[in-house]
Parts: sequence; structure tokens; C-alpha cells
Amino acid sequence: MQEKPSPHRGRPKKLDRDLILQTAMMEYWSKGPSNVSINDICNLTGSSKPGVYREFENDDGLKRDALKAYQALAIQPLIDILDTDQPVSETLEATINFMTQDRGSIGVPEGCLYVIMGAQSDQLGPATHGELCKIRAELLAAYSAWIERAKLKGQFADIPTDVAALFLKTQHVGAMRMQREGVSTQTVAQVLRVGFEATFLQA
Amino acid sequence: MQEKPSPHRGRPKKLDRDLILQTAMMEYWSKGPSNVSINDICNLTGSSKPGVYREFENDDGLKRDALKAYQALAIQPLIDILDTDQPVSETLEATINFMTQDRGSIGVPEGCLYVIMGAQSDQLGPATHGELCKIRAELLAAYSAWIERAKLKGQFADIPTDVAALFLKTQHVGAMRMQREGVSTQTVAQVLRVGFEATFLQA
DNA sequence: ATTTTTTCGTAACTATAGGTACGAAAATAT
DNA sequence: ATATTTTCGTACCTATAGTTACGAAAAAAT
Repeated sequence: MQEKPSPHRGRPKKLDRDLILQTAMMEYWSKGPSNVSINDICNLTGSSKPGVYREFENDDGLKRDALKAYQALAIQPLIDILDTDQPVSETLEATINFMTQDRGSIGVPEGCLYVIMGAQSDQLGPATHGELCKIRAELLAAYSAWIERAKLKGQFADIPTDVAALFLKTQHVGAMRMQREGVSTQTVAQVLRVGFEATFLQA
Repeated sequence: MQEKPSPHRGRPKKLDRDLILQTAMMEYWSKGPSNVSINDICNLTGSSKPGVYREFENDDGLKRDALKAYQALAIQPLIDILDTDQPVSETLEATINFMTQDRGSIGVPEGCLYVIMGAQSDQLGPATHGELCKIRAELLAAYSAWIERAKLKGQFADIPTDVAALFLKTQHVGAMRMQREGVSTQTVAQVLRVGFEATFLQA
């Protein structure tokens, strides 16, 4: 574990890449990507503008990397739940719990940055857009794999896998949207349950 | 029916309010509200900028009125379908048909301006935001009333009406989102069917 | 004709966004 | 010490957004 893969020459690096990334992610998440400028990020982190551009190339690059950070923080755990081989009903419970967990208590904004960016992709650059596509594919793949496994257990309704995956993602996105609009956690969970149980066959 | 409630004095009005409104609505709808400037609207309609401001007060006012025009064009018909007293299965069919009708053939963009604006409300002014809330309330009320009627007929699952209304709206919004992302009309219809039939009890 | 009323549209203003030129600063290597 | 390398950050540039000041134009009323 090398502390510094440090270049042995030149002025030492001051810019804190990770601080910028975390700050950007949280700002985009809570205020919406279009309401956060590079200037804002600079002021919040004490970085200089050229520094940020040197590190992330441009606005698009910063957004893409912030989205990557978000995927690691909040999407991958969901995928992991879906990938875990456990009874169908337990996966459903775990998924609902994950989606409706209290955000305030863990110091994280409502909603989902991936969903927000997806709904505002008309204002994003090609790099961020590409990352969005990648995450969408990963999520759909995770849903599809889980559905296939549930089908083998005879616990999933007779619905084409691709359609079912889109359906589940619709519920997911809908939950994030409602959460952002201020619908109570309890209600969101109830709505999710309606959707998830619609595809679920009691063993 | 008075052709002109015309002011009898002053320079005659040249500005075409309706042309601006229709143009703005279509542009917002197809490109996203934040990708259409007042300048664009002026160029497209041959209006002058101060003219537009005189008529709509500001950007927010224009967006609000464009959204109103959209509601009359594309939301009210859906509410009318829900309000029509007909067998539950027929309402479901009509709704799915309405949501997945071919847009190209009737010269109208994919997706739904109301859904788009709702997903980008962090970039909208108070007037447009207020109109969004109004439409959301109208839609939820229409869904709720329909659900109550279906329940009386014994054709709706045992789900709290407010939860069911949010669930149906989730399907609606999801369909519009998928349509915008390029999912085929057929697939969107299939996904909608999964959701709608989940709440439907055969008579 | 002249005044009054209403609308017109050119040409500005202001703010902020993304983005960069460039010389100074801080470290190592010679 | 000097040269080399790397990063730093002030100060700027450009584009475009929303918005408006203001004098001209076109009609009706006097």
C-alpha cells in the first residue's frame, strides 16, 4: 500500500480530488446537476478553477466522475442485494428497505442522483451520458438475472424477462421520484410493495 | 362570439400569442424546457423579445402558459378517459392505447411535457411550479375517483386509494420516461399492462 | 392636424456559465 | 546554484441567458 504513487519532481499537489468528487456528488444530488456550477464547487472546496479543469478536463468530466462515485455509493449496494442468492421474498424486502431507508439519519439527500441525471440527460455532456447508459445496462442486467433466478424457483409471474426488468426499474425510479417530491417513506414503501408483489408468486 | 374584443385605439397588435404558445410548447416538449431560450422562441415565431415579455411577463410565465396549453392538449383527454363511466377493463385498454399511441404519425414528440417538467422542476420558476402542482393534483384526483368507482364494482384490489393512485401515476410516468428513452411502443404497452393488471380484479 | 393611446422592435444591460493564458511557486535532479 | 519539472491560481475571455430602456410607429379620438 503506497501512500504516494508520487511523482518525484515538481510542485506538490494541493488539489484534493476526493474532496471535490464527494462535494460535487452531494451538491448535484441535493440541488440538481444544473444548479451547481464549477464555481460553486471551487468555493465549497477551496479549489481553483484551473485546478478542477486540470483534474477533470471539463464540466462533463466532473459530472461523469461524480456519477461514478454515486454508483459506487448507492447503486452497487442495490445490485449486490439483487445478486445475493436468497429467498425471493427476502430480496424484495431488502430492496424495499434499501430504497426507503431514512436519508436524514445517514446524512444523505432524498432521491437518487442517477434518476435525477437520467431525467435531465438533455442537459448533460457525452461522457456523463455514457456513464448513465452504462449504469442503466448494469441495473437492467441485475434485475434480469434476478428475475431469471426467481423464475427457476417458480416464484415469478409469467412475464417476459425484459418487460419485467423494465417494470421493476419503473417502480424503482418511481420510488425515487416520489421520495424527492416529499411523499412519506411509509407511502413510498406501500407503493413499492404493490408493484413488487404483482410479479411475485407465492412458493 | 366576438372576433375582436378589440381595443378601439392604439397601434394594432401584431404579436401572435397563440403561435408563440404552440411553438413554445412543442419546443419545450421535444428539446426540454431548459434547452429552449426566449431568443429561440422569438426567432421561430418572428416575434420581438420585448413583445414576448409584454405578453407573458417573463420566462416563467411563458413556461406556465405553455404547460397550460399542454394540459389541455394531452392531460385533459386522459382525465376524460378516467372520468368516463365504462367497464374497468375498457378504461385500462383506453388508457394504455392513449399512452402508447404513435406519436410520429400525429406529429407530436415522444414523452410528456408534464413529466419532463416535473423531473426538472428544480429549474423552473414559481408560476410553472404552481401549475405543475395543480396538474398533479388533478391527475391524482382523477385516478382516485376512478379507483373508488372500480372498488365499488368489486374490480379493484384491496389497496388504499391514495397508494393505488400513486402506483398508477408511477406507471404512467414510467411509460412516458421509457418512451422518451426509445423503448419500443409495444414494450411500453406490455410494461403498462403488468402494472395495471396488478390492481385489477376480474369481475 | 394634433393629441392620445397602444404596441412595436432595436439596441442595449447584467449576471453567470464554461473555459483558459500565463507567469509564479515549489519541489527534485544536476 | 541552476535547470527541470510539475502544479498553482489570478485574471481574463467568450457566449448566452434573462431582461429592459426608450423612441418610433400606427391606429382612434379630438
